[in-house]
Amino acid sequence: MSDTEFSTVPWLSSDERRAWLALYAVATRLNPTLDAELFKQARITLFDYHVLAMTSEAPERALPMSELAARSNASLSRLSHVVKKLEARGWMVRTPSPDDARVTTAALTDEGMAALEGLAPDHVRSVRDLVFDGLDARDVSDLERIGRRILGRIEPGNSIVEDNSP
Amino acid sequence: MSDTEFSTVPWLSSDERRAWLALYAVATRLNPTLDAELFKQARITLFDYHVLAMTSEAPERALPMSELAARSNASLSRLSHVVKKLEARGWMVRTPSPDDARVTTAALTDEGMAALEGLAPDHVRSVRDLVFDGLDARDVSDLERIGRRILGRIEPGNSIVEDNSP
DNA sequence: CGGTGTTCGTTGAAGGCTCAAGCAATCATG
DNA sequence: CATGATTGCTTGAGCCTTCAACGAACACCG
Repeated sequence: MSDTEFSTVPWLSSDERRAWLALYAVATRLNPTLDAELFKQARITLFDYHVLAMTSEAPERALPMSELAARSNASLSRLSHVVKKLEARGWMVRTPSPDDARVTTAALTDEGMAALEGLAPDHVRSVRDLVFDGLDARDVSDLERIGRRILGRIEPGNSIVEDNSP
Repeated sequence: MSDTEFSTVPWLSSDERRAWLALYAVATRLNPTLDAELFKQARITLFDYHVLAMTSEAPERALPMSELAARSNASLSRLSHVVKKLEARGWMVRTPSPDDARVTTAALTDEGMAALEGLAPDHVRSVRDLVFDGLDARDVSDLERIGRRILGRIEPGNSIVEDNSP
């Protein structure tokens, strides 16, 4: 592969290529690795966990499906399937919103909250093991900066990109 | 969530938490986004593409399945299914190795190489759009450094972690 | 040799995810 | 109000991935 422009294609430079291979590897391996840990523990997916976590942090532990989808980095379709599963498990409930009959509010049950609290310590430990134990303070701030920049290009207007809350 | 230790759980600090949310979002959205582009173009997956690309860069355009799996960030099982599919499409061939009868060598066909060359420009452009157009030179080197550090924890002993070739 | 364990790769079933389609409620317009 | 467009969400079909089980070839060792 060339280091410079190649015919009409703006090819990747060697620096970019190395960075891309590293990013692709992380993007491909990180979630499945965390997935496997959670699945062994509780037959739950990393995505499931994240849905529960996002819901738990919302006021009333409830959110409209659309909002929850945005916070969970998921399509509405994917979320719908997953919440149905979590509802069958007794961890969430869906109720039609009184304000707008199109809106479904997804809420965490007490059982769901308890399950999340039971899972959290080990999950946080996994995240620490896989990510933060290898990084110093500068890495962490660089990671946030770069992550947000990439996110801004993947999905312009995503809340996480602008959000600066602690 | 607390900023400090919480009972026996080493919780994430607020800096770490923001970095984690950004990383998780990227890890969750990047591949599917690139996936969708490639799928529209050629009914092919990002993973398929990467398998073809890794093979194309090997001497003789051929690699043992195990080695290809490592370079593709995949389980042998996943690779096996995918190569079977690519073989059905005429883009790859599998042949038993003469040296070791356990080993299967996966090779790119001429059609596969041609397909890859046809796909590459648009794919590289997508990667550039989503990732590198938002980053400056410092970001790129930071990204590589951090990516490798995380990879080193996900899979100790991975070649990409130590590799320093251009 | 013969046994034991390891490596390489494949397979089928189970479940996850995406896409396209669809329905119902609401909004916007005239 | 009608009518058409948009929003919010759900569903089912089909592909992809994982997991567990397996078989075959090699390596080690007494």
